[in-house]
Amino acid sequence: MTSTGAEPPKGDFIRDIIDADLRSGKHGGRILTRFPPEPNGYLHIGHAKSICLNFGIATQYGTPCNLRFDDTNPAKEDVEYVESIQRDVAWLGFSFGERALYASDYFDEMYALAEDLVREGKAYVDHLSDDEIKQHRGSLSAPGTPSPYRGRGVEENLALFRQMRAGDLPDGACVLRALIDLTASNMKMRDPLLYRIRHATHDRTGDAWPIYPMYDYAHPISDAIEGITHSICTLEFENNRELYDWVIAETGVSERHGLSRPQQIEFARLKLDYTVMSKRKLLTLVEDGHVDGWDDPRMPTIAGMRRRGYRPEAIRAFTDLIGVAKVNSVVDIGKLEYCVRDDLNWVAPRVLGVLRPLKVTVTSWPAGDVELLDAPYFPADVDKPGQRQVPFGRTLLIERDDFALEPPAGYQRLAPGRTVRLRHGYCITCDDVVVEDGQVVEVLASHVPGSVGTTPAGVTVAGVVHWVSADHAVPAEVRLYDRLFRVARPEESDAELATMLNPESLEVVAGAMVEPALAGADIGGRWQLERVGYFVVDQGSQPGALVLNRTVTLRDSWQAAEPPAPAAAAAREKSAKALTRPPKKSRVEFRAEARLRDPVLGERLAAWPAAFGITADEADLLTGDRPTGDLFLAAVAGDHALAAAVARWIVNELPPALGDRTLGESQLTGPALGALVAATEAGEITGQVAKEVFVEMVERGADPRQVIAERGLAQVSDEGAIAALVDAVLAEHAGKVAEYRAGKSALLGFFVGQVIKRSQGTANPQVVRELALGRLTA
RNA sequence: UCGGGGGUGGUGUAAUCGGUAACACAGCAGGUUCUGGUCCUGUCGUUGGGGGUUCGAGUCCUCCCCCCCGAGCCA
Repeated sequence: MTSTGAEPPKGDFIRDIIDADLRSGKHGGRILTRFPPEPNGYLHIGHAKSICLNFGIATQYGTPCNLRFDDTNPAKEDVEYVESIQRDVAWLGFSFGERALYASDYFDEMYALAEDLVREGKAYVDHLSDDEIKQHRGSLSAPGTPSPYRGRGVEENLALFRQMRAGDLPDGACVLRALIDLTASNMKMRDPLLYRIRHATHDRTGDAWPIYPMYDYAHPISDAIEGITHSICTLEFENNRELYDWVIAETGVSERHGLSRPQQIEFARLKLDYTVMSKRKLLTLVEDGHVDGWDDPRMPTIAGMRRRGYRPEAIRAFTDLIGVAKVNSVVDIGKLEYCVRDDLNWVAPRVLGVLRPLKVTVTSWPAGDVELLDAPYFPADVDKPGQRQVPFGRTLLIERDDFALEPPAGYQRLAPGRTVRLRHGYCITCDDVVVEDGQVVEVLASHVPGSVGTTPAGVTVAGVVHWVSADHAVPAEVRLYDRLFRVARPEESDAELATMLNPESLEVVAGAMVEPALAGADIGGRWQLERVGYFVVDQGSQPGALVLNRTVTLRDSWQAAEPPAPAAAAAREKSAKALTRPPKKSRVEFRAEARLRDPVLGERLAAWPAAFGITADEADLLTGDRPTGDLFLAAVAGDHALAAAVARWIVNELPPALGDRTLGESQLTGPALGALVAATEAGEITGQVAKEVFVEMVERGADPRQVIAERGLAQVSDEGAIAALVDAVLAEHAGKVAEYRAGKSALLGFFVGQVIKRSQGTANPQVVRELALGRLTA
C-alpha cells in the first residue's frame, strides 16, 4: 500500500543545489522559496507541480514559502483569480503565512530603485514606438542599433521618468529601458524595458500608478526584497536569468536589505497527454462553452480536478511520482489516474449502483419479501470498519453489460443457464429471458437458497456482479467523464482546438439506480461503485436528485484488450523552426580558422602526426591554439617516445581537469606533465593515481615525482599483496560473489573497483582483475 | 559556433569519485480474491549515433545527429 504521501520527498537537482548551498553557507543557512502566480487565470495541474515543489521544499527544510501574486499588469488581472488561486493552494494542503504577498506592495521601492538606475546612467527613457523598438533590437543573428534617445543625459532622463510616474504622459508615449548592451547575443539584454505607461486601475493600488514595471524588473526585485534564496521557475525563463541577475546586481537591492542575492533555477514545466495547459487555451475552452466553466471536471485545473473528485493527496503523490528535471517531457495521463485510484482505494466506501439497468425477476423469491443483507463498506484488504444493509427482493436490477445471451470467451458474468454471485447477496441462475424487439428486457432467474456468505457445494459461479433492488434503489444522474481531447498532444498540433476535442468526454447517464445508502450522500463525498469506478457527489446534487461525477474508472484488465494504446500515433513532425535553423559552426571549423590566422599552428598540424607519431585527430586538437601545442612540446621535450602518450593526456585528461580555467590560469608545466606521463608509461604509477596527481598539478603546480614519493603512490603489482585485498573484498561481499557466480558477470567491475579503492588506487588494475576473476571462477 | 538549455526501455524519474543501469507507470504471463478492484510473483531496457581514453564509460575526450527556448510596452 502506498497512498497517504508519508514517504520522504524524492531528491532532485534543485534539492541538490539547496543542500550544497546549505553546506557552503551561501545564504547564511537560510532557505526561502516562493510561488509567484499572475492572477490572470485559474491554477492547473502544471501549477500544482510548481506549488508542490516550492511548498514541498519549504516543508522539508522547515521554512515558509511565500505566495506572491505577480500583479504587474492590471489589464489582464482580476480579483476573481486571486481568490481562486488562494483557495486552490490551500486546498492542495499548503499554507502561506498570515496572508498572500503582492508584487504591487513593492511598487514604491521598485520605482525608487529605478530612479537610482537612471541617476547612475543605467537606464533611460525611450520615445521610440513599440514597432521602432522592435526594429532597433536587431535579430537573433544581427546586433541591435541604438535608439536616438539612448545617449540622453541623466537629468533629462530623470525628469522624463518622473513625468511618466506623475501621469503626465499618455499610454505608449515612452518607456524606461535598462542601458545594457544592444549587441548582446542574449536578446533579453538588449536594453530591456523596465517600465511602461498604463493608465489603468489596479486591483490593489487603484489609480496610484500610471506606470507599471515589467516582469523582468519586478520579479527579481520582489524576490530580493522578500529574501528569497532559490527562485524556482520554468525552463523558458533560462534566457531571463542573466537579466534577473543584472537587475539585482545593479540595483543592489539585496544588499540594501542586508540579504543574500536570490538564485534563479529553472525546471521543466509539466506537460500532460490528452489535455492542454496554456492559460489562453483553457480560457478559450471556457469562453467558447466547450466546457462548463473553469471547474468543469474535464479541465486540468485544480478546481476542475477537485470537482472531478480528485483528492489533494493524489495530486501531491502525482507530483512526487513524476519528479523534477530539466528535460522537456510529456507525462502520460495514466500516471495521474493511477495516483487517483491508488489514493481513493483506501478512502472510498464501496457501494452498489447500476448505470444501465436490466430487470431481473427472481422467480423463486416470494413477492413482497425483503431481506436485509449486511454489507461492509470496505473489502478485507482495506481493513476499515463500517457496513450498511442492502435490501434484496424479487425484482432486481443488474448492469446490462453483465448479461449476454451469447457470452464471449472468458465472460465471467450472467448468461442463460449460468449462475453468478450477486455481490454481498445470493447466487442466482438465469433460467429464461424476456425479449422484446430483439432486445433482452428481463432476465428470469432463481436464487440459490443458503448462498449468502458462502457458496453451497456443487454450485459453480461464473463471476460476481453488482445489483440493486428495484423497489428500493435511488435514481441518480451519473456523469461519465473521459479525457477532454482525442489527440495525445493537442498543443503540438496546428488544428483548431475545437476539432481535437473528444466528443465523448462527457456522457450523462440518466437512468442509473444506486443502493439506498447513497440517498443522503453529502456533496463532495467520494464513493466507489463496485466494478464501475470511483465517483464523487457533485456540488449540484440535491436530495432526491442525486448527481454523481465519475472521478476515474477502475482498472479493467478485461476490457483492456479493446482500445489499443495510440502511442505510436503521437509521432511528431520536425518543427518548422528546426528546419530553418542555420547549421552551427563546429569546433573543427573554429580550430581551422585559428590555424588560418596563425601559420605556426597550421605548420604544426601538418608536421606533428609524422614527427611525433600521433593521430591526425590528436594533432587537430593540439593545434587549435598556441598554449596547448606549446605545452605538448614542452612535455615531450626531447623524448619522442612519450609523444603519443602526452598527446592522449592533453586531449583526454586536460579539459576536465582544467574546468573553467584556461591553460594559462593553471599551474601545469610541460616538464611536470612529461614527468607524470613518463612515470605512468613506465608503470611506476597506475593510471588512476596519475589522474589524481594530474589534477593537483593543474591546480597547484605539484611536482609529480615528489607527490608520488611522499604519499607512497607507487603502483603495486605484487600478487601477494593484491591477493590479500581481493580476498578481503570478496569475503566482505559474499552475497555479491554468489550473484556473480549465478551469472551476474557485470559485478566483476564492482569487485575490481572495491579492491582498487582499498589500495588508494595503487593496485595494478590488470593484476586485480586477473586475480579477482581467478578467485570468482575457482 | 548567434546565445542558452537538453537527449537514459513505450512513459516519467534515478544512478557518490568512472566500478551491479535502478524505482515507478504502462504492457505481457501467472497467483490470491464474493469488485475482471486491491494485493503478490515473474517478464520486458545496455543510456541519440560513430570514434577515442581507460582494467572498466550513462558518466571523461572528440565528431555528428536530434529536440527545446530566445527578437511582447505578456508573465
